[in-house]
Amino acid sequence: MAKYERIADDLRTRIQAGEWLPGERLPTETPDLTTCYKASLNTVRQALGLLVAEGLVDKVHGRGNFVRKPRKPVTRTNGRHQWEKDRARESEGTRRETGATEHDTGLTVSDLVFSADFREAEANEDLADLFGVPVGTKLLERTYRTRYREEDEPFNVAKSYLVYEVVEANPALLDPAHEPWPGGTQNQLFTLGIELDRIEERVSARSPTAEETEELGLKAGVSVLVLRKISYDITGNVVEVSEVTLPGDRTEMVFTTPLDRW
Amino acid sequence: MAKYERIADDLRTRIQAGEWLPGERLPTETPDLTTCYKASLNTVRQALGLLVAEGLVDKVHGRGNFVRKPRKPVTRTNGRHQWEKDRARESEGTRRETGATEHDTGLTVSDLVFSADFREAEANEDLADLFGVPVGTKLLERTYRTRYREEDEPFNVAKSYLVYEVVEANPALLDPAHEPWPGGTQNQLFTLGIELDRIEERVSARSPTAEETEELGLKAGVSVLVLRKISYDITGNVVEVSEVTLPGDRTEMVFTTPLDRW
DNA sequence: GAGTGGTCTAGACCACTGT
DNA sequence: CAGTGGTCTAGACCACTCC
Repeated sequence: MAKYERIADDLRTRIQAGEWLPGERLPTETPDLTTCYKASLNTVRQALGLLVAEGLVDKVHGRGNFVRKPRKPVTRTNGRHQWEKDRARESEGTRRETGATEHDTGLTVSDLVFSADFREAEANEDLADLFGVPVGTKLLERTYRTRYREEDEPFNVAKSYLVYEVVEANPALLDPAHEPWPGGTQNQLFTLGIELDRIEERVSARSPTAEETEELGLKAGVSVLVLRKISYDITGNVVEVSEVTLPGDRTEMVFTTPLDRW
Repeated sequence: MAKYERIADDLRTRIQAGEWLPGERLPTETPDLTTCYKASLNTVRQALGLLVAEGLVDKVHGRGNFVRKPRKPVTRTNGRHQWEKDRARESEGTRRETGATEHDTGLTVSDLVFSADFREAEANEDLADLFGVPVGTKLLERTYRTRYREEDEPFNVAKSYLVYEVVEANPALLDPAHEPWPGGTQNQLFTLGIELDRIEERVSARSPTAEETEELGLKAGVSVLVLRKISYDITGNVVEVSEVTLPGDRTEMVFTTPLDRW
């Protein structure tokens, strides 16, 4: 076993033993760790790199290496879709009480901070194909960020696409000031006379881009879950495409598949 | 921008321009790349590390750095569960034709290579809680590996847990020589008089452990999708718990949620 | 300005792969 | 055995944070 692996093992054991508590600073790379382990800086940094990849340590330039605080896990279920559909035709008062994220997480509206950003976009080949429209068709692109009130970074960045011509039938939907919209997207679609038949979610994982690393407050080596949600209306058309990026180390998605009885 | 980032950018551009084709070897770290970029070994290796994390380059000790061949993507849908349930009561001939993975991927049985490994295990706290049995209860632990015939490494490693006392009612189920079992787990459960009501799948992502890196043929920096599948029978009991590890960079999971009509 | 991590160098030796 | 990547060292200088 390489020296840097032994150093990492030792630090891991000591962290888990509570020698340094979450949020506390580890000994400095130079001179503390290099002398303590009789290793050169490169070797110490290689060891720390393993711990960062495992999510055990946060490196902060100019300040130090810190034992990572466990971040609140975030759950997302596919039960939210039926729940949101049932709610879409309720009164505004009922719809305003709570949203799908709160339904999933068991939190209340005031625990979460939400921001929305709207712009017009043109359909690329991929989106045009899904929506069944020509490339270049005007779309409404909506970007949503959600974070816990007491944390700095969002745990969720979502981009949602709708065909502009369809949405503009209800001008209120074009104004981000109306977000968060009580009842969510399914109520918004309801105001356009659209009923959803099914939702398809495609999930994969990868290393984050530099942008995502910054935006989600991720650390090097942490992966992101990428979820593409495609909503089909009852005529079989795609009416919304949504791309959600979630930090892999704190997100758990739950999908329940009911089975027909024999 | 750091020097190692500039080197990585240059190499990335040249790879994407086709200067080296998939499977070809890049110039050696020493002396080629160090002299070509007038950089030290550490810096060149830092640059290559980025490309490895992006899945663009494979490092092979003693042989060289290679442009990575695109691996076949693997799709997994939740439609497989109902499909498998429908099939569970078919004749053995029908069941033998094809399995759930083939159903998902559109491949035939001969495209895939499959191995199974059985052992007895004791329920830890986590599994005991799910199954509703005491900690230490004897379980059957089955490990499955699936790979494409033309590739070396599996794209899927699954551990499945069943309560031993339940399974031993059909001794054929205890013998790995009978794997792959025609009709899969749902047919195996059918032979025990068990019908499934629903399947819950929990998905998260993380960096692979050293073991997983080796077993799945992953490269440093590639993340894994971790899927825990929990099968409930029609009385509400958990009858199987399965933990599947999938390479994040080549797996796409598709979950379709049907919605009730208004 | 002091303290800390980030990048970089030049060179040594080890471990693995193929001939 | 030659070629290649993997690990490690000792030391330099830069960039960021906080006082």
